[in-house]
Amino acid sequence: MHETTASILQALKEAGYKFTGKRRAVVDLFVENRDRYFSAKEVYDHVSQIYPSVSFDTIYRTLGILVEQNVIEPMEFADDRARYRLQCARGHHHHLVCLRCGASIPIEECPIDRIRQQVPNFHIADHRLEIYGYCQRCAQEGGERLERGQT
Amino acid sequence: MHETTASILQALKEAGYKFTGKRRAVVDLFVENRDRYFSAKEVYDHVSQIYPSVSFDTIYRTLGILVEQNVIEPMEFADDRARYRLQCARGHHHHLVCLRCGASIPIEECPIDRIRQQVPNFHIADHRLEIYGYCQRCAQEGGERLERGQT
DNA sequence: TCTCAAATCAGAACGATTCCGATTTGGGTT
DNA sequence: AACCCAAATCGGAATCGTTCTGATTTGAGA
Repeated sequence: MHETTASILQALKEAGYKFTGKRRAVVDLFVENRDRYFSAKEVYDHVSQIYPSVSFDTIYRTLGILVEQNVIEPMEFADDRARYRLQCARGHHHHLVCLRCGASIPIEECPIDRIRQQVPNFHIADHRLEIYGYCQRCAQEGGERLERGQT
Repeated sequence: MHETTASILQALKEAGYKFTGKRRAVVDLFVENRDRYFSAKEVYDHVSQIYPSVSFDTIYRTLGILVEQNVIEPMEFADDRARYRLQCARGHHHHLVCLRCGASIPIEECPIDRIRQQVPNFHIADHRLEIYGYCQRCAQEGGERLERGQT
């Protein structure tokens, strides 16, 4: 979908949003870490390195705009904090999410069609499939028992 | 697993927990609505009809004990409120959850084995599959556009 | 440059959940 | 039936992620 910071900025502009340094900082973070999920706090920490006075309000507002513009996609981890990652180009799919490094690995498999066939009387409106675990690298590096729920 | 309020109370007793009227009220709600999910607030509302002075602390503590004792199982809906329902007897499985009435309908299908085979290098630790929609009855009754996020 | 809606800030507000210190109570023991 | 004490409860404060508010600043088109 969006490949570069520039194309995203262009899209925002066409949608009537202004472009600011803080927004660039947010977009950059996602573009430069294409496969990672970031929590609002992580985004805040990144931006505040460049703009120490940035507020959470600005972070959340920017994230909201980026979600609305399909630049990033939100996902709720099991720890009650929303995370975001750059929207994937391809269509509907799910991810393997590393509990340690936050990497997300897309997978093709989606069980919803099979399930839909099995329950013709239930009108399926939506679904979420989230798969947690450890990527190859993180599984090797000792302390793999971080579990969900850290920064 | 647990079929009656009495058998649940017995299990709690054996685990060293005292039995109180408030706990009975909580257990009753789940037993008498075997297929429904309830939010903490809904449980609170139910109990406070009988014990007007009950506190949220008591509700959450009781829910915690019941989860720990495998009497009820928690599920996070997409609206950021935890819901609970009586633990199903059978093993691992997923549910269709009605966004309108809260009913949950167990299904056999679980895609995790298939996915595990496809990604041998990723150590899958956990997964969540949540399917939202409208049960047959609720789909028929007009206003089916309640979406997620009401009481 | 001028203008003004959009963006930003600091801090208050919010809602679900948890914690805390003080008080009450279930239920086993006399 | 009275005693005891850990468990349970209460009310209210605290926490945490997120959102709102009111005042101030700023991007970018005229």
